[in-house]
Amino acid sequence: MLDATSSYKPMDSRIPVADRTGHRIVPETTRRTDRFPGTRYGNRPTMKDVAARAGVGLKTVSRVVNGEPGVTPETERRVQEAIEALGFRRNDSARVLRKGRTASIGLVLEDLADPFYGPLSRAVEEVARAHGALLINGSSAEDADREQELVLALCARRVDGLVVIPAGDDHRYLEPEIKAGVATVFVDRPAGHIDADVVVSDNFGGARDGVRHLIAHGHRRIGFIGDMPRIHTAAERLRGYRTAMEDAGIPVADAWMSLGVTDPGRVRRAAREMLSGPEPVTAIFTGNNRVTVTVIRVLAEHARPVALVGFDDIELADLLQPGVTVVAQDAAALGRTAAERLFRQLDGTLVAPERIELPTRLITRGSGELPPAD
Amino acid sequence: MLDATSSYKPMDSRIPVADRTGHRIVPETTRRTDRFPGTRYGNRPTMKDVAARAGVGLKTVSRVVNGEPGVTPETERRVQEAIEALGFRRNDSARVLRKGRTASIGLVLEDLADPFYGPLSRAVEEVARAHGALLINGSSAEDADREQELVLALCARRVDGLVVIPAGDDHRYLEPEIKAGVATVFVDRPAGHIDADVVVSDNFGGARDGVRHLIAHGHRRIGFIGDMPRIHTAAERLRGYRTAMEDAGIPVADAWMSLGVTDPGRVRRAAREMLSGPEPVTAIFTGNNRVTVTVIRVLAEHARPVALVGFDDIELADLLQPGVTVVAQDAAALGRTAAERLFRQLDGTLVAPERIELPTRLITRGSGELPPAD
DNA sequence: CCCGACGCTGACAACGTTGTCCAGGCTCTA
DNA sequence: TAGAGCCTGGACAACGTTGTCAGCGTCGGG
Repeated sequence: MLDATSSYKPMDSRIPVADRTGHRIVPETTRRTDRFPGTRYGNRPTMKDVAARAGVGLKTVSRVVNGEPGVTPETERRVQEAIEALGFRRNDSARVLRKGRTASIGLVLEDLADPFYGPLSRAVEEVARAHGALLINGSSAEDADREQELVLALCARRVDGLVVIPAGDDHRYLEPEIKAGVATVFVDRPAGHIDADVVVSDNFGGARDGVRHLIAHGHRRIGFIGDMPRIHTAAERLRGYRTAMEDAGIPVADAWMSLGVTDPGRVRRAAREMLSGPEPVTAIFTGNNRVTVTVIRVLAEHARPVALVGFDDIELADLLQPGVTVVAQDAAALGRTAAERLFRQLDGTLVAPERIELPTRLITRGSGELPPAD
Repeated sequence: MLDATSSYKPMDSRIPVADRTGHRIVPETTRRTDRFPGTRYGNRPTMKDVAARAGVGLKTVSRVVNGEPGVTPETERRVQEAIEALGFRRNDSARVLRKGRTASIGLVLEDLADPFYGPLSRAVEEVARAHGALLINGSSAEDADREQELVLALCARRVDGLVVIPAGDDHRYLEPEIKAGVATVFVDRPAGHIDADVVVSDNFGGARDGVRHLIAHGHRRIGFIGDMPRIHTAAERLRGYRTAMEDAGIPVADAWMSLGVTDPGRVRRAAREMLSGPEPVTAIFTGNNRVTVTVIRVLAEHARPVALVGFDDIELADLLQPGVTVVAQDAAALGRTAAERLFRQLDGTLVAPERIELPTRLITRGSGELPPAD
């Protein structure tokens, strides 16, 4: 058999990120496999084919397809017939090329599988749908290069707008795009070195209130386990923790704070360390949903009861013993607000970039109200 | 100010679904708002601009942008410089038009916010990324028309392939697309009236085993709460339940089965009814994660202990009292398998459509092992 | 009966990119 | 030094669609 392994050969839409400007476009390997030039996979019928079959002009088909006025019912019928017979479907690429708008927006987030981002992207999709746009999304996996790669690939697709949950902290690479008219809104975390719309939760205030809640219930040795401080939300929540402690006149021991990647292994170790030693913490404030879940597991096997307040709500939190007290942010509202702002940018009804902060809500369920046990 | 409310005017990519063939394309309202014909939002630089600025030919720019050989380092430098100076970004629409492949695949699922679909779409995205393709996705909200609308919009975008979690049960509308070369894989549920690749979990076997587990622990009055039986997975799981009961020689009372939408209200009522009356169930098998969560809430306020086995794993299930026994399916594996098959279709290494069934796994945690309490 | 208006249709260019093909200049060898 | 061959660069058409504009027929009014 000759050349049986013809392989999927997409146009390489990935733009390798090499230099700081983000404009280096040369792939490392040169592809010489284009063996079948011009051989498109299926030969789809075009408007020309439809026109020929219906015995009308090209433009008339276009008019029918787009519901433009000025076509006799009889002619329209013939065209519709031809369309159905041939299985014609308009090629939006050509359309976009001609019209300039793609009716699609891009969403770049950290991880589609994270329960926090599900409702968020759902909300973005709803708004997009209401505006007749499709949603293209990608996960950055918390990697700045990958974020840039994705964003630029989306720009190459000429999405009308972008909703970005930043992984990196420098978004100057987006300047030419924004100047070129790509609407852009950052969510959950602010953009870096660039003036753009931002929609975030009140991470600082939420964390502060959560820690205050623990202090109000008599705790003084309170631990904090959070994400890497280079992530803005993590830094803000840490600041909230510190502020609450300071306000209460409680000096914070280094051993009470643990910042880093939030994989279960590290978090588990961090929690155990805080809970042992000469001055164990009597309460823990956790910096996000993943951390909270892991810490709950650690506490479940811990002898003494330990108070817990977590940032982000988690499902079934109310059914655990004790119920988990959390600082909840409204993921759907974040997504909705961002997307609506995006479309207002596209409307032209928006002028100056703005920073919108959504409030958080303390939900008490028991774990945060445990008294200190020493 | 004149005409301040210029509005976002995407090309209307939605294809209204009106007749059964799915080819009716005329929108109901005719749009006459195209006030600024040809006014594209930002005037992005094109290869022509780059070429002019660099003092080279058009094709030379194309070569540089695509890393094709045959350009002097010096020339390449000049071109790169022009690219950066102008903020040029290749227009993929034009590229697609020329090349025929879009390097993007579509994913149509039910609800992005459902924790079951997060890992699934994440897995699809990973595979797509590995093949250099982007992921476009949309939620059908369990509505057949909306599914069709989405799928056809994606086809108009000329996605290379489709991963579909069917909401409807008739997919003949996809025939012309598939014939035209759009790779297609159905996941989680089989396609209707069409011969295509399908990747599903062993819903029947999983449910049967889960119910058997309850029977093995002494239960005879076992309730089943599931989704609408027109959803294939729901029907299969119900069949598993029935088979297990039959095999054990237990006659099933109608009052023990409740099928319908899985909103908390209905499920709560259904559970309460089963638990009251003259012959209350001593165990419940729940048909999916949403149902399980709701039933857990009901059982938490119920006097007698009731055994529970749920389809789909849920987070923190191990930390509840008692831990929740579940029949787990591997959402990520479903997505990965489907996506890989999709790209093998695109490779051409795949010939006949196939049905792949992934096993489920019974995870015992306590709730399924409670003895019947009467 | 003629003329203008209007409704319907189609020819054509343009959108930005890539594949083909050819020209010109260079190097290398005989 | 001439010819062959290679390397580099550019002109041009094509992808499928939509906007523009002009042509044709019909209809009503003067």
